[in-house]
Amino acid sequence: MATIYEVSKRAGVSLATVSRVMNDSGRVSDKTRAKVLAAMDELNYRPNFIAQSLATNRSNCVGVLVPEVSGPVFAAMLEGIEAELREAGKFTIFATGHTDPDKELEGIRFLIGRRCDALILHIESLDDDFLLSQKNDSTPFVIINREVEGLKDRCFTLDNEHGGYLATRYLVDQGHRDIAYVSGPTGWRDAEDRFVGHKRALEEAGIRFDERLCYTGDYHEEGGSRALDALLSLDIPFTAVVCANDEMAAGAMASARSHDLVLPDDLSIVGFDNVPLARYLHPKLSTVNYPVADMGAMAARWVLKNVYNRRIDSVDHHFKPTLVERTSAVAPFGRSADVRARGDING
Amino acid sequence: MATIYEVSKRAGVSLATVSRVMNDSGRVSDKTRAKVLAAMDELNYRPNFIAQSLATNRSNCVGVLVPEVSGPVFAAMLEGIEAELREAGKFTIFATGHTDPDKELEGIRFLIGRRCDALILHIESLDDDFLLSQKNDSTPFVIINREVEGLKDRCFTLDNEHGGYLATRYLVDQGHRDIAYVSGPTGWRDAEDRFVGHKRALEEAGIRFDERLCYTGDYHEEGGSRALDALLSLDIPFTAVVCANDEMAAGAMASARSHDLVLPDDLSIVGFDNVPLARYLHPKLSTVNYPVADMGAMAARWVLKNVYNRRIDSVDHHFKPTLVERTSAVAPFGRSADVRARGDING
DNA sequence: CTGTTAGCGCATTCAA
DNA sequence: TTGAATGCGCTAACAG
Repeated sequence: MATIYEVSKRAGVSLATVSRVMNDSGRVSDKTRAKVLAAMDELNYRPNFIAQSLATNRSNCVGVLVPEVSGPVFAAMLEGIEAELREAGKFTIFATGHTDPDKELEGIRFLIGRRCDALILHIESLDDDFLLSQKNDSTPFVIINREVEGLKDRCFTLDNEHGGYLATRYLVDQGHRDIAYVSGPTGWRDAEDRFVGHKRALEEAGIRFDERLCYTGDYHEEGGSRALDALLSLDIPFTAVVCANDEMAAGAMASARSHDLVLPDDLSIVGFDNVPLARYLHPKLSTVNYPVADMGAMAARWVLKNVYNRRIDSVDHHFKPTLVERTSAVAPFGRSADVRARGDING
Repeated sequence: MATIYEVSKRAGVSLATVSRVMNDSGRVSDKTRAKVLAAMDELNYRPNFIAQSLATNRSNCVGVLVPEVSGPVFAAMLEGIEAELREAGKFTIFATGHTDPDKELEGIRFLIGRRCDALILHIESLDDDFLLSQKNDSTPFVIINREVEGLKDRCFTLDNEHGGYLATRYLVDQGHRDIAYVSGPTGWRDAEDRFVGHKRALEEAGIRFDERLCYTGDYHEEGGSRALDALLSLDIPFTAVVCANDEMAAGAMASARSHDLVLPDDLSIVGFDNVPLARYLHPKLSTVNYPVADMGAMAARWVLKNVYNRRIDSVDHHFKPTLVERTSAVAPFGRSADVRARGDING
């Protein structure tokens, strides 16, 4: 492959001039520019990114740490990030953390060792103190889905509390009063926030919160199934259930059917995340949208702006979930719904 | 960050010696090695991959081109590749081709420009001739999901014909004789192979192939829905349908229900790919497994062996699909199934 | 506007 | 077994 040296020789100019037209830095006369461009073209010259990186001390790579790639939310996040970065000529490399503190740490070290210019992190196990301790390290980073005190300008978060509120409020508006809840794992911030939102919606509607109707799940399908099995065995009547993510909602649906419930008439179900799967379920799952691809893209824009000094208008850090109405939730027992808030529930 | 120069100074040896202990190339006395190691440790030294790459003309990156990341099969493929590569200390960067020849080409150029040491390609639009023309180019590549004459040792393929055969054979074994087929897009090799397998199973069972019962889909949910609408409007009775991928099967299910069919009693459905979604559908989708993560990992091993000269025992190029039995296909009209082949259909 | 020069951090001859 | 010298391809002062 041709090098800058060969181009300069062919164009009859110096290395520096070739470099200048490549990066259009500094003034170059149109005539020499044309000569250089022609030489590049004839030689089919491609700049060597590696050499550029070494000379500028910039790898033009940004590292992304996700728990896993094959989960629907993280795949969407990755896609959002890659699209934004690639348009700017930057590269995305990723590593997986598998919700394990050691692996997350190793992944971060791996990415830093690779001389990433910046990191976009979706961590689940490492704690805030670790993040704070890295704050002044050489590699800048941003965080998706966690708000860390003292690092707020680097955090990109969803208002999970509001999302939890929306889900339950939606059921309340349809006339449900006995609403079960399947939460995410204990100790996960997003899970707890969603749960808090649920309770607020209940309280606002004057419904007494019944702890027995709450089950702690694992964010996986199996957890949703187990949850419904447990809830149903309680003999406490309920007409609806909100699941803290769509996968658990899918599991809950399967379990409900194995208990001979007819969906959605016997039981209304609302999920959270709005992953592609939600549309495929039967009935189609009403859920809360988690705009994770947008959030990934926004994190990428932060990097572009703050690390690569690109001119980016504005960067949003806080995202609002919205309710996506489909067919998995209806009025209880066929009663007509209280529709007072319909149409502006997301407002 | 400390450089090799600082390490050498601290250890009181030359640059070359430090380099030798890093790569353990060449002989170094235990005593000096210990000194160097100690110095590295004290300085918390990490080699600069960029500089190494420039010096060795190896980026230690392998590029992966996928149609998209957020689709379930490609996410799984990426995950399989990344795990294998990372264990070997190599990096994965990816680009998306979106089933568009221009974008695929641009993605490949992007990856090559990034000085990837090798490419793993899942292309859908570029043709064999293009691939052949790249054969002797500087960047070695392998191909997933396509067999190219003259490039066979670089191709990793699934026996799609056999998969199509398995799906239909499974229905035949259960007693179905009127079996519709929803294929992938015309011109896609995997789609056509799967279709050929379907016809072979029919022929083997002495069932006359009826072209009217075949619909050309698009591998998306909508295509599956449209397919079933069209098929049902024909007034030609059929008791089962095989869909050339799971997403179309999901669409078909939805459409069947909107026509008031009870699943699986009124209509048996079999899919293809075995994506995570298949388990969530109701009834749970019986399908043909496409071991795409394994195939990705195997492609990565080929790269490790042939590009990085790692000692890898063997590399398989051909993968066999297997049938995954769930609950979406049953004997027609409740008739008891012909189970003669049960238990060894995959054999 | 253009050319010269000196590194970026490391691997790798070649001598010693 | 070790060290000195050279170059990977490019950018970035500094001169001119």
